[in-house]
Amino acid sequence: MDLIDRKYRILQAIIDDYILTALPVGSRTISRKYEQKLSSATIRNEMSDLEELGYLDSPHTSAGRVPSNKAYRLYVDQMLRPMPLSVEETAFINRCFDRRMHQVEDVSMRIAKALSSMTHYTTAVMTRAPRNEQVLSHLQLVPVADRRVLMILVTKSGTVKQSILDLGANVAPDELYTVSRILSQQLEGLRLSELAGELMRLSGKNETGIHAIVRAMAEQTPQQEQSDIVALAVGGRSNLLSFPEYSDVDKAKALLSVLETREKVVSLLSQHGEMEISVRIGPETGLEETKDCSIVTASYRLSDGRVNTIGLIGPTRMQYGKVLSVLGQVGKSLDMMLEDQKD
Amino acid sequence: MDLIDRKYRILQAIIDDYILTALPVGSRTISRKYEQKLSSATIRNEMSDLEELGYLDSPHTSAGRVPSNKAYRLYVDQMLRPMPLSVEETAFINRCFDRRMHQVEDVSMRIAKALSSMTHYTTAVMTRAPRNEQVLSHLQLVPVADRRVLMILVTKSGTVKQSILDLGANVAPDELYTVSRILSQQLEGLRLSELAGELMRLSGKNETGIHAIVRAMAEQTPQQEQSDIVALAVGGRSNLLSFPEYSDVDKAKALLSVLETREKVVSLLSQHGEMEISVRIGPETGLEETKDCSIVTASYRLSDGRVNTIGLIGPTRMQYGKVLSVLGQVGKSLDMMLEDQKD
DNA sequence: GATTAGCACTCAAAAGCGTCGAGTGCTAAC
DNA sequence: GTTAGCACTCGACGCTTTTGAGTGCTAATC
Repeated sequence: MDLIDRKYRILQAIIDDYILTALPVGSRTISRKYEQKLSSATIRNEMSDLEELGYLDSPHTSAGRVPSNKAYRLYVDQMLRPMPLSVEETAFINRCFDRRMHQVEDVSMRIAKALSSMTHYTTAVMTRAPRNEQVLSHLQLVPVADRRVLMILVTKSGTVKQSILDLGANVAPDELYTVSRILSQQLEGLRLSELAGELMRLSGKNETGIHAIVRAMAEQTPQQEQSDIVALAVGGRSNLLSFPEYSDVDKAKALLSVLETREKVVSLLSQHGEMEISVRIGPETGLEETKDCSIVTASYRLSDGRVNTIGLIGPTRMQYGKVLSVLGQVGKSLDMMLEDQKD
Repeated sequence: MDLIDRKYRILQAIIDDYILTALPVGSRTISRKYEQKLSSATIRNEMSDLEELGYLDSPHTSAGRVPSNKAYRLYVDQMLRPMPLSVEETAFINRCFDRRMHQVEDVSMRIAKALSSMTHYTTAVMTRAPRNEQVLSHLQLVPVADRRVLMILVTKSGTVKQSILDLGANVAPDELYTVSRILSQQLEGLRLSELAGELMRLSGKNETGIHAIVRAMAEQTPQQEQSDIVALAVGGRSNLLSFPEYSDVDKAKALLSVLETREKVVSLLSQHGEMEISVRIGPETGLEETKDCSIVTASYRLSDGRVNTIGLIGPTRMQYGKVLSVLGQVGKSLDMMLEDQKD
């Protein structure tokens, strides 16, 4: 399994070159560009061995050779040189994760766009709140417009769900507050899935006053167990089309379709140990449609207990060095932000 | 300008056929499939006339002919036969706009996905609140987690903005309510853009108690005029790649890039008279990148004053009949929903 | 006078074909 | 163990030919 030094170097050179050019690489190329002391014939012999060992494939007899998934695996696990980011890149990442992170709106989307514009890969960002913490912490009714009220449910983990209620009549803000406070105390600690039933029970059959409010709330409360996924965004889809491996429209379409299917994106981002960066190559991605792709995911625990998973997807011929550096920096940047908040 | 009946029919046949097949249509095709009484030679003469009148283009001497933008314009304005939807389709649309519409979450996304799966075009959905109504109506602080508080700003038009504040210390819910009420009264009617300054002024230099809260609020309040766009979602991007006009990856990429640029999507959806369905063909779309596309947009005023704009985008060779029927049904469906709410 | 049949002409796309060159594998010499 | 040399493979490229759908024009027909 352990390759002697020269084979190892040659394999690395082949992978590097292929990642760069997407063209099958031949013995002559390696001899000229990477191992000038060796003739192409020697390289040829080594390559032949590497093919036998399962690290290289040949598309056909007289094209060059192409790294196998096994080769990428080795490359990622052992050959990767850390590729330092430029000052601008580091600064750019830091800027993404500054205080604006506080704006609840569409942080995911902004991160996704930023990372895909940096790496030229497609990025998916998912924020999830641990399912067992989907328990009500606080409830609030806020007047929005004529007769209408915004119901806000805050869970222990800090997730916020909102719905608009139509009360059928105007209710004074002060009364809304009273109702909010009473119900908040009464319902705190319940799982969101139990909420609707409990509200229904409280409202009884009485159709007037506070009962009407409670009934309206019950109707708009999610019945089933809510998904623990709070936000999901994909950015930089069009980047895919720049890769020669997707010059075939059908392949591009298949992959784009995956990225439009919520469950599939979630599944791609999910198989992943927490707090770590994981690289999955080809079939390891777990979906038939992405068997020629690699996915690098990174998970970060946020201060409020939610977990953010960022995934970069591209052809197996991926610039792993760059991608890992970027995600590493994202981690550092987030840590810094969390530190700041402790003051 | 008014074409005699036969020319008119022939033109219609050509457009119908081209929309269906995407292939330049020749005289023989028309003679066989649509006007069996006439020989191909006669059709040829008519087509020659139509070309001179600017309704047809010939890609080159011996391909068939292709409708011009002028022809599509005529088609949309005068030739369109209403294409009734199937019962399933109608039901499907109605289901999209039922009570779930109340859930604030990602209605736009759901509509976008539903419509693009129905029509096989790409769909963009935008919800906007009139800018001049971006005025504070109500403000509320809600405890979320340790030391953290969710600040909710509700505008007169019913838009909700939220940010997380870090207060640096725990504050009792009751106190939060008191602060909310006082500030609500004091700040009501201010434009959102003026809010940060006013809060800053109120907090003064005092760093303790209520002042600390107000200061934290000032820091997280949007400084600039907020965009009036509340939500924007795009669905069904991969549908584009099914059209032969995008079998060229570069063209597909260009269009996909447009759909990833927020401002461009907004601009595509914006040039539009309210409460109506508008069809824009080719250059009428207003962007260089979409000069070979058509966009059908429809705007609906929601009960809370917000305006929802739905746009379907595809090649100029678009199934206008189907698309218009679908959007028409969406309008009816929404109206029904609004009626319901009056009860 | 409108319609049609017939024919010459056009042109893109497909098919066929030789050439080129990057690549391999093998063998024999160093 | 390394390399030079050589025969062989095969896709890519460029060229020509063929094919066929389509046009435009003219002369005959209704």
